[in-house]
Amino acid sequence: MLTQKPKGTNDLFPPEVFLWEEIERKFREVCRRFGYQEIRTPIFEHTELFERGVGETTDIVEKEMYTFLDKAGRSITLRPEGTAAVIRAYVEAKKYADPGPAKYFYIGPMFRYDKPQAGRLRQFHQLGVEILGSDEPMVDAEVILMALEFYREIGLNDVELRLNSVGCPECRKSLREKLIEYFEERKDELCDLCKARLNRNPLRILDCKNESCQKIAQNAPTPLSELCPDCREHFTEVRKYLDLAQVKYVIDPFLVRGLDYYTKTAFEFVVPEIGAQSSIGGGGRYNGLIREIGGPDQPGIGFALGEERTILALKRKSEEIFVPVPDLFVCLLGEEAREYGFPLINELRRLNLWVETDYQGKSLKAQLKAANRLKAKAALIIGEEELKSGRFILRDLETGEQVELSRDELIKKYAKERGKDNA
RNA sequence: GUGGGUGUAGCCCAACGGUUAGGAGGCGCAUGACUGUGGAUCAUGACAGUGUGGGUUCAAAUCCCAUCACCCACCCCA
Repeated sequence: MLTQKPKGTNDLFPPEVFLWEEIERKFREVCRRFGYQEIRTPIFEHTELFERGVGETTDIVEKEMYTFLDKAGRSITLRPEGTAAVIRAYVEAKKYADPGPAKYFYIGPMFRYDKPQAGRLRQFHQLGVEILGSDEPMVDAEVILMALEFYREIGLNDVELRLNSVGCPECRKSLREKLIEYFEERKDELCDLCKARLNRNPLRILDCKNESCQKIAQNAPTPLSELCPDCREHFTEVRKYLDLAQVKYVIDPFLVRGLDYYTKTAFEFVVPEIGAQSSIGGGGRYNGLIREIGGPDQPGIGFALGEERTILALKRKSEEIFVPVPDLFVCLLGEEAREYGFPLINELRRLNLWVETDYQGKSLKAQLKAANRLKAKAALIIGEEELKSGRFILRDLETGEQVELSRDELIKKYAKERGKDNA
């Protein structure tokens, strides 16, 4: 137990972690271009926030939350998703009073007590954005476009976009009635789970994987078929903007997202070849949520992308990860050389070089071997002879060529190279 | 929550009831051939007692049970 990580969690080592850094860097970059700024909220919140924000009847709230009492007896929950907390922060700080809309992004761990499998962990990571205060269809399209731009940026060009509209409370009310009516007539053919869902959340029957249920659902009324004029208009506009940007998508009338708060636009990004958990990201509009959480009646929309799943999708194509290498390995031979080299190494590092050295007093051969293992670009040799003459050997480890130079020449050489890099 | 599979050196993988409580490989690691010059080659060496706990047996990585973890699927979702 002592040396075993909790179920469903992961340790991340190099070089794997370089891939994560790269993905997060690119995500930040795309966010910058679209004008989204980072928000950091706590990793835990009061349990009620998620109960309210995510929805009492969702699987997340019903069985997947990491909830505990703190020492003062408050019920605390590790965040299972990002949106509720962002909105809580937005409302708490009264940011809704600022000229809008507000555009935030976040990166971080989420927690759900679920049974782990391919692409599903108890602690997983999401890259998300939220834009609060606009109901413009252009915003919906832009948010979707932004996610696709990110995927494109990291080299995922074959992500499928699935699109749907789940309507507003008004069209949902009439949909709900029609659904219940429709399924009630065919209740016998539904699976047990769906029988239970019938009155509580008939919408979810639509994307039940059970064969019999799917067959019945084929002809059931869908959110799409029951949209009110306003929602229908909104959806048409969203599609118009996506078409204008030449975004390809598949309309999926059965796409119902798991969180209760979605209204109108709902979407998902899918890569089938990564296992059963093929949805690598998703999002949608949540026009009632800000008010639900105690803020003004403002609309919002956002998405969350699964970082682990994105990486799975990426690895389908290539396993290779870019590994950074040291600029220089300094071989130190003997105590005198170490005393001379220690400050020199620091000086080189100030030039923004990655400089490695040997800490154990190994033989030159062993030090060069270490340098080679790290794939260092060059090795600098400092030994008795060099200290005497003041000329050090700089060996290019790729070509095997080596030159002798003084300390000043060495510093100048690297200062110049760095200068070129920055230009 | 339900179901299936897996668990042997740092990593990958053999052995699937028995000759010395055991072993051949590959990668990696260390040392040397090359007494201050890496990557190739060769030699030598180190590192596990088979996830954990029980049981069956004269004898168990090998069979049985339990437990833990991982993988995969259902459910659901990122």
